[in-house]
Amino acid sequence: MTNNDLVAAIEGQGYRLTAPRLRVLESIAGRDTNFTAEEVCADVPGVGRATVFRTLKLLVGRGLLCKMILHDGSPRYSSPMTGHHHHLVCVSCGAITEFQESEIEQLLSQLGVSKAGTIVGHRIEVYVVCPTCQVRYGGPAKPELPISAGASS
Amino acid sequence: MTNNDLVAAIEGQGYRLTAPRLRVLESIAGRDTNFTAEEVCADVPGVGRATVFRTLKLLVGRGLLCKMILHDGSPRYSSPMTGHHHHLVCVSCGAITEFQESEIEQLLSQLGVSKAGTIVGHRIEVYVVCPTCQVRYGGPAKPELPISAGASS
DNA sequence: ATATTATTGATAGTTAGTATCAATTAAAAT
DNA sequence: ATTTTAATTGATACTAACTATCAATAATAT
Repeated sequence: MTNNDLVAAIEGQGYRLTAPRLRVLESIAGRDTNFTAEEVCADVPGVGRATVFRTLKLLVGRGLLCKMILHDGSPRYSSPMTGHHHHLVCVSCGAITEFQESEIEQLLSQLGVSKAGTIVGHRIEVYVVCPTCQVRYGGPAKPELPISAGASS
Repeated sequence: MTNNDLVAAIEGQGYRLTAPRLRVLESIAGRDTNFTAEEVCADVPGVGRATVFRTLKLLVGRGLLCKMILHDGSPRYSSPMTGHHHHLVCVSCGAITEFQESEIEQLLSQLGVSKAGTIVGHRIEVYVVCPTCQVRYGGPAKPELPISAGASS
């Protein structure tokens, strides 16, 4: 997602391409790993915090930015490479791999029909120790209390 | 999940069954909808906030309590009815339906093997408008900007 | 009974935002 | 080009959901 892509997506959608927004777009364009809102704030001195958060929210709403939730519950943003997708997030280094899995979507829509009405959204994050980190720390990680254990979501 | 179940799960695990913990356990036992940490705090006057949060975290870690994230990003707790499961959360009334979907687990583990190392956890929430709310608001909800749209997770 | 260790609660701090609102600025209308 | 209109901004204050610190207390082991 380049700066131009972002600019193009804002323009002509009823949104004004203002200087502060442009600063934010420039800051996030070209970031390759996940990042926090604070990092963006620090990168655009002079632009108000509220504007940064508003712009991030705008981009997320437009599908131009992903907001995900790490294993520990903290939020991160990342620029999407592909269309609708989910994330594999390395809990060690934070590296993100995107994946599509149409089968999951199909399973979910079956669920909605059979059980609980109309699906309006979903959230899927998969937490991993990536191959690089496995090597670094000697062998595969042994999860002690994985989110998938017990009864948690 | 009754109070006794919770007590039993704490006892004999190296954890002390103290009076403040018991107050928290009593407060969450028997709750039928999802709830916030603040609601528990309000329900156990005299018990410190930190202790409430610590106890909730302890229970989540032990798999005795679910912590999930609503469509808008805010956290909620719920007492699990079943073992490992995921949630269908009504974005209108907050009602929670649990579901198991072993196929999803299988798909995810295939993913891990093929792409990104060892899966240490995952988070899956499905947001719905439940049948009751569909009736209440006249027909199925039309999502304007569903989380599943665009590129968000 | 004493020692050890876990636990508590008060307090302060953190993170990730949102609400308010007067001032500004962009875009549209004239 | 100027005015009007409406979106946007940023300062400030506020909120939610926690976490860190640490002296005091309580539970368990010896």
